Amino acid sequence: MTTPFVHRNLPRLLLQARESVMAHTRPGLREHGLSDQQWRVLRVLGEHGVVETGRVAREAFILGPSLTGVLNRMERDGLIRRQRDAADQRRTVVEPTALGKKAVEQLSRSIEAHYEFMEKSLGKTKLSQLYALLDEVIELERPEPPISA
Amino acid sequence: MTTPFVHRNLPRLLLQARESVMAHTRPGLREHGLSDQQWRVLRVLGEHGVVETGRVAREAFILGPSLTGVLNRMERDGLIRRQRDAADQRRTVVEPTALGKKAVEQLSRSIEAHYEFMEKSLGKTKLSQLYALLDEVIELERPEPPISA
DNA sequence: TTGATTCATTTAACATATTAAATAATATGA
DNA sequence: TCATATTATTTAATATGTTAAATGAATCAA
Repeated sequence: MTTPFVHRNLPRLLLQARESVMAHTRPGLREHGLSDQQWRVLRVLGEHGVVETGRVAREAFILGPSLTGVLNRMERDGLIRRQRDAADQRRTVVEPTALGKKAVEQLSRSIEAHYEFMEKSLGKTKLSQLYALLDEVIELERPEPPISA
Repeated sequence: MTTPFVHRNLPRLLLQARESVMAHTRPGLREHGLSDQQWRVLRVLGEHGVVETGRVAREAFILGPSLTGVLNRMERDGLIRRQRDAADQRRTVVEPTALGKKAVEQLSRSIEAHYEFMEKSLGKTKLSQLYALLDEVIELERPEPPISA
């Protein structure tokens, strides 16, 4: 049996590239006692302030049931606060505590610096090309949006 | 507090792109009762035949302790066989069973077809550019190899 | 207003990820 | 050879991912 694969392994490449970028970011996260997922949540909160958990799940790319545990631990560790939405008791809204905000502020600085490093070493053009290509790949598999009137 | 982020979120883009590609592959895997990780293992075995677990871990991008459980379940499900390396009793070597080989054969076909779809819709050139850019990103964070004589 | 339906989130059960520590076999130097 | 260091893998503990089912609140039709 010879190998039945002729193309590059794209999912693996994407995984490796992601690991490669995160390898640079992770030590900083760990200094703040944050997991990758907790950082994704804090980043969303840093961008929008007070957010309902449904939106956090979408933007942090974390499934609902995972998010429940992540938020429990973040609340336990004093990074966020949760409360039921007064208007719709089904919803929960999340906001960062002072501790959480400080982590966002400090980490966002070093992460932005990392992008500048990448722009210098890879080149701004190539980085933009990469963004565009990834956008296209993502768009490729998006289900048709329902046709609205 | 305005948002402290000015660049695209590269790890998230890479994650989304990976999900986008896998969304196409996953239904096929599930039809064979395979998880993403089990498929990564089978793919390595399909490429090399009999492989020691250390190499499986490296090439399937699965950490040792995770791989232990994955291989246990794959052995339970009749997808692989394991045995101690006679020459070095610390090592374990893995090989696919007939069932495992059949899964590789069938799935590799539909996956290769997916690449051809992507080449058509994205364009062969862009896909190659993407590979190259991902390679560069990966190379960017690689620790210096020790200087050998 | 009731009763069915839809929506947001959580619980449950199992699989995988991650880090540190344990185990077991091999290699190495005194 | 023997004690030690090194290497390969597993165990343990906790966090996260994944799917299906349960819970609880809002909506909507009759």
